[in-house]
Formats: sequence, structure tokens, C-alpha cells
Amino acid sequence: MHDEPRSPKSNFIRQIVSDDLAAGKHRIVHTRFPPEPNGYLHIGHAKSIVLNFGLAEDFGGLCNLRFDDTNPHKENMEFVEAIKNDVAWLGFGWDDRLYFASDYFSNLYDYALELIDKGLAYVCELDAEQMREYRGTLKEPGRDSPYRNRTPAENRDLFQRMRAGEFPDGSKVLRARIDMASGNINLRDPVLYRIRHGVIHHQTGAEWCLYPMYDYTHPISDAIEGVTHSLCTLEFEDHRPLYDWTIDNLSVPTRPRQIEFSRLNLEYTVTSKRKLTELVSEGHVNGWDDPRMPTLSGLRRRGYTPAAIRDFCERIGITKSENRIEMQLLEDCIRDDLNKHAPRRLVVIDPLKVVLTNYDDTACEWLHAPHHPQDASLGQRQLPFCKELWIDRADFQETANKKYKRLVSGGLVRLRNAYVIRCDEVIKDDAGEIIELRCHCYPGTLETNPDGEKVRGVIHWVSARHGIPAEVRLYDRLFNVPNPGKDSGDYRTDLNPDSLAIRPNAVVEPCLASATPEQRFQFEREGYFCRDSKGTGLVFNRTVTLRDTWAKAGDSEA
RNA sequence: UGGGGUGUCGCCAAGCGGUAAGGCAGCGGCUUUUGGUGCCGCCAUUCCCAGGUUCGAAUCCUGGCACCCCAGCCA
Repeated sequence: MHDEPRSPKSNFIRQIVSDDLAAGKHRIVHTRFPPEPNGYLHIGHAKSIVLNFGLAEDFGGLCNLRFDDTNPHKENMEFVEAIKNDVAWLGFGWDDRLYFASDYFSNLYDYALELIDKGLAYVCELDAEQMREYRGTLKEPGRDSPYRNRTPAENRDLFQRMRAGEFPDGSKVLRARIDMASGNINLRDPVLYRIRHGVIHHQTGAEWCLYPMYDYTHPISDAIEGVTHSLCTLEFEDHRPLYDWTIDNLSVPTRPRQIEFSRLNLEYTVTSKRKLTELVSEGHVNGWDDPRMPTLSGLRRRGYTPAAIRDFCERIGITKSENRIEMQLLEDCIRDDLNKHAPRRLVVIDPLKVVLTNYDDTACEWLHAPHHPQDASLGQRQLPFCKELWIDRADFQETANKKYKRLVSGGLVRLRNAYVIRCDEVIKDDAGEIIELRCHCYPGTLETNPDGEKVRGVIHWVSARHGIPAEVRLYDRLFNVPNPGKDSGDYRTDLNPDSLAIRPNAVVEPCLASATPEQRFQFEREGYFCRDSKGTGLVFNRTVTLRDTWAKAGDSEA
């Protein structure tokens, strides 16, 4: 049960960083994680967080947390706080290096003036539709804007008046003056600034009516912060020439380098902020932290540990190839962590009464049960045992073949951490449903099996007199198909209607009554669960089932 | 002949001219008071295809093919 420190896997970015350091290009490596506060962080962001913070950590460098807050329309403080919370939960710190792109609004403005003075930026009055027409198409070059050749003086005056609020939204933009015929559309005089009146920015309030675009803001922010390696996802690859153009043409203090890697795609879920936002706003899930969501807050509420998520990010690697990771890998990561650390508990999710006919009516034994079968250092707890017990309905069948390792009529089974019992009688109600089992309890079988009789297997149980009622929520994959929306056209039609099954009548062993929010356990033979962090009731969320080779073998029920 | 990328086992992924790591999944077996865990074994004569260079190619060259991204005053 030891956690060997996992030495980070190498990847092409680590190689570049290591080469740069060896060549003396930088004193230290400096990265940044730059979320836009327009939604909650998801598992895909974790990949980037682990990459950026992990890289800095391993090379003795620094990683900043910087909010890319250049579009106040979509951003707000709730998201800022949630993101900080999630990054910290994952186990990363930014010390005093919490930045906002909006911290640099005035620097950005001054740099824009520098571009204007160099004849490299101009104020354009084409409206959005005209601009699209002038931009050309993927295969045809664009045409120069009629405003392209304004003098620096004229541009300076206009830009200053834009800032002063003299012009309405959409009437003017500041554009870079690069090349309208470039094969790379990002270089066809991209917009640098747009006018936005009347929005209250969560950091700068109403100070600005001018907001810079990402492509312009990002390289400058990186340069100001001394970022050496600016890591982003593949879709920004053809923005790199613009990133470099900006750095090359401005008197910025440092020269950061952008490197792209492929984003994470996970089977049976979606990792696009637009879709996650829709799942929440359209009520397909109960909020950003719904345990079915691939958000960090959802995974957290589901019972995932930071260690498991970091391990997952290490295991998937960093490359530039398109990928779609199987859910089984993520599940293996959390099972691996929880198997080692989660205390074991007995919980009956779908109770069936068992009466031990030969057991004293009033007796109660407190049996010892280890918290962990392979790790005695975790200690043990007491399990009350008495005449009436609950077992799970799925653990009894009137008849079954020899492969069935649970209780059958006339058969013997061991109660986990307790005695061996034999089912003598099946009681049914008028409808023919089994409502009770009358069993014989074999005394003296705490440590050994009864002589000459075959015990089919081991099942879990809870004392009916001592068990605590609880609600158990069984979660399954949010979508029915590996790539939601791929074939159906709309990912929503691939939603799994059975992604949540509530079991309101579960009975848990007594010590679980004091479980704290987010505390994780293995419910033996069922899976890993954690106490829900919302509400006051005794509610447990299933993180993941145990691996089940028997069910896989074809569900050969009997 | 728009521009930019990617193609190594079912899914990831090492490999950097010297003869295909590892993980997940899968399949056998052993252990087991969790059909769990642990342990052992099996799982790419072949690297998108076709030519070429070389004593030797997944790695170099040439030509194809497939897939992904780009025409927001989003990031």
C-alpha cells in the first residue's frame, strides 16, 4: 500500500523546455495557466493545469494563474472564484502570482499606440458583415479595407477617441496591418480592439469601453509576466504567426514562445464549455458540480481525488495527435487511489430481511472488522451482529448453478467479517415476492468454515437493529455513446436517461452515520462511494463500481 | 498547389538510423472471508500506403492517401 512517487513522463514539451534550459535561453522556466472565467474548469483543463504547473514544479520554475478576462460579456466573479478553488483543490499554488489580463489593459493600450505609430495598426470602420466580405475565403485572398492607409496621426486620434467613448459599439475597431492576402486567415488584418459600452467588467468595472482581443492580449500578457513557454491547445497553432508578429513588433520586455498540444477528449462525455454550459442551463444536470459532469467540481463531488486526476493527466501524456481517451483509464486511476486508501464499509443498497432462527433474540455481538484488508495500519471498527440482518436482494436466489457464489435456498454463504449462514426458508408475500429469509447461523465460524459443508461465497450485510437508513445515488455515464453528437448530430440526444439511479432505502453500518462530506469509502462488493457534500441528509454518491469480471462474463445469472 | 497540423496494438503512448518500451482494455493462471486487491503469463516480424537511400529505416528522401483545425468585433 505504498505510493511510489511517479516520476513525470517525458513529452515533447518537456524536451523543448529541457533543451532551452540547457542552452541557457532562460534562467528559469516560467509557464502560466490562462483560463477564461466564463465557466467551470473541466477534466480537459486539468490536463493543462497539470502540464503547466507540473512542468514549472519539476524544473524549479514558476507557473502563474492568469485569468484571460478580455470579454466581459461572458465572464463573471462566480467563475473566477470557482476556478481558483478548483486549481487549489487539484493541489497547485500560484503564491502571489494571481493575474488578470485586465491588469494589463493600460499597457495593452499603450502598445496599441506603438503599433499605430509604426504604421502597423489602423482604425477600421467596416461593419462586421463588410469585414467578413473583405476577409475573403479559405481559398481566396481578402481585399484591403478602404481605411487601411490612414496615417498614423489620424489612427492615433481616432483610437484615442474610441477610448474616450466617442463612438458607439461596432462602429470602429482597431486592426493590425499585416497581409490581407495571407493564406493564414489570422493574418488578414485581425481585429485588435473592439468597442463595448455599458458592460461592467468584474475587475475593471466601467473604466473601459474598449476591450482587446485574445490574439493581441495573450502574447503581451505572457511577455509582461516573463512567461518563457506559453502552452496552449492545437486550435491555436495557426494563431502562432500572429502571436509572434505581436511580440516581434512591440517593445515588450521578453520573448515568450507558444507551443501547442492536443486537447483531451474523453469517451462518453463532452468537454466543451459551450456544451457544459448548455447541460447546466437547460437542466440536463443539476448544476456545474453535478456528479455526472466532467467538471472538476463535479468529479470532486462524485468522489474523485486530486491525486487520481493528476495521475490520469500523467498517464494520458502530452502529444499533438488527436485523441479520445477511454473512460476505463480514468476509472482505473480512481480505483487505484481509492483501493489503497479508502476504508471498507458494509452497506446494503437494496435490503432483504434475514432472520437467524437459532440466534438469541436479544443478543448482540460486536465483531471486529479491519478498515482495510491489506493495510492493518488503518485500524479496525466494530460491527454489531444480531438476530435480524439485512442483505442485498441481488445476493439471494432460490436456485442457481454452482457458479453463483452467493446465497441460495439450502445453501451456505459467509457473511463478511462474520458467520456462515444457511438459508432454510423463503418467506413470500401474497404477490409472491420474497420478503424474508429464515436462516441458520453456524456458531464458531468467525475464523473457520463449518466442517464438510460447502460455503458458496461471501456477501455483505448490516444489522437490522443497528443499521442506519441512507440514500445512495448510483451514477453512470452521462452519455450513451463514446462520442456524443458525432453520429446523432446533437449531443443532447445521446444523453443517458439512466445516468442517475437513486436508491432511497439503503442501510449502512453504524459508523457511517458520522461520515463527513466528501469522505470516501469502499462499500464492499459494490464500489467506491463518498458522502455527498450538499444537504444535510445521509447521502452517498457512487464514484465508480468495483471491477466486475463476473458481470462481464455474460451476466450468467444462474 | 489556400494555410496549419496529425498518422506506431482496441484506446493512449515511448521511440530521435542499429533491428517495436510502458499504461489502460482484453485473454489465461495462482492467491484471496470483497466475483475486489495482489501476483504470474499471453497480447505489433511490424510502425497509413508506395517507391527510394543505406550493411541496416517506425526513424532519412520522394510521391500518394486518410483524418483534424482555420473565413467571431469569442477564447
